[in-house]
Amino acid sequence: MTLAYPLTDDRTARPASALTEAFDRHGVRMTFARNTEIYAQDDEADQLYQVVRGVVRTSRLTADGRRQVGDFYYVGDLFGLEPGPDHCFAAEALDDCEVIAVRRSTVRAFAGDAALDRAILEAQRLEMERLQEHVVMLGRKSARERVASFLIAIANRTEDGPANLAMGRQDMADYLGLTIETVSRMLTQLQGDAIVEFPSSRRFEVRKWTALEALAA
Amino acid sequence: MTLAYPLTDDRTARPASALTEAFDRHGVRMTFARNTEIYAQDDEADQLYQVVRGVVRTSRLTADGRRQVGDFYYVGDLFGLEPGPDHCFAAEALDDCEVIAVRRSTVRAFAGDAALDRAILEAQRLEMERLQEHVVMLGRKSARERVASFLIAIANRTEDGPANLAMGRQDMADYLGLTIETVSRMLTQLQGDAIVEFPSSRRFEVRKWTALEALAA
DNA sequence: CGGTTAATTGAACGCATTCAACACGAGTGG
DNA sequence: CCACTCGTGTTGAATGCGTTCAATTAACCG
Repeated sequence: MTLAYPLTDDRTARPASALTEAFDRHGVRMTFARNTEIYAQDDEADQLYQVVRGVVRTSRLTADGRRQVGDFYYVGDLFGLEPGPDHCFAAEALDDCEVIAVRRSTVRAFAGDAALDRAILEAQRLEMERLQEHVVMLGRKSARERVASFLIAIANRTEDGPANLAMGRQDMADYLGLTIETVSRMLTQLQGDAIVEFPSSRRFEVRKWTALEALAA
Repeated sequence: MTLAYPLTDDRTARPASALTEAFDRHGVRMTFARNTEIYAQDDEADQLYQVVRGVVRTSRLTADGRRQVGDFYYVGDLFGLEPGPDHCFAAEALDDCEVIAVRRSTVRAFAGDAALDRAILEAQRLEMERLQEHVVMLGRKSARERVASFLIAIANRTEDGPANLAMGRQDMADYLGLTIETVSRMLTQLQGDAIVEFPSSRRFEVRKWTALEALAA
């Protein structure tokens, strides 16, 4: 299977690298094809993961089929850390991707590995902050504000040059609590106002940062 | 100042009591009047709290004045634990209430106090689960579903007999990402269908559990 | 009793959804 | 090279859910 949309892997060699070493020391590398499941909703949460290549998304399905995307995890990010005994959200490979999995018991056993400890704490912090931000967005922001906020968040993860949203419109919509049509319309508007530019449907560049930030509320 | 809506304090003497002892051992008791601030948004997060009496709400204000309520904390609950250096949400007393505050440094120093450790871990788990649940609700549920879910959650915290939502409609609305009018309408509907009963505007009893759970989606 | 705040109800509006049609790109095979 | 298909994204028109604005009722407190 070939990658439809190659990732900008220029983020690979960041502070993540030191952490990756720590993970490699205690964990095992695994690869997942596009749209395959890394762990399921209600699976036992006994592993912790770091993304080495590709992008991972967490999501949850309600009984009647509605989907809410929890978050997206890029190269270097840690995911799968839920304090509970099992996962509330499933994790799926958005691209073909590679991750390192570490057992929780291993993490506990090697407690004291300073790099690992710090990273996990930091990841936990990030996780909660993003959840809180997500709540505010879904609870109190308009469609335009949500899309603007999302583009800013994605662009900030990218060094510079055109940013790459690795996901399709459906994933964006399910993250933002909107429909694909609404997302598409908002993107068209932002392009019409020359605030962002989309050379292709998944690549974009911010043209007017202050305007975009103003719209994000 | 008198309590407008006396709380059902029959929850005080639950598993919380053992934990309260642990908290008392290391912390200090404080009281807050209705609608006063316990800590502010962006305050340094150096303390951890347990509710002893009353109800606490966390909330966040956006630049243009929109408010999102994070959660409500009842007797026995722990709040204020955010992994980051400072708080993203403010905490306010909903009622006149009493809390025990423990410094983070104290928590670390006494690490090993099994009761405390377990309680904090458990609180962290609950916190994250509720955040995730909140995200799903705000992202993918209708107004009726949100209100139904909320009533279920509140009723489940109450032993039995009529449950007490200690907060007003505005607080509910800001938690559910709705307006007070919509909340009011949904409540009227639920009463019309004889699914819940409101003897007073803040006291209610569930009459048809299965129907209510079906509506919560 | 009034006076004040909270909650409910009604009517009109608007934002996002729904349903449907169309456009675009990539891959396939004639 | 073109026709065809399939998946994905965009656009349009109509509907509807929740909001907004405004008025009324209820609850609490002096």
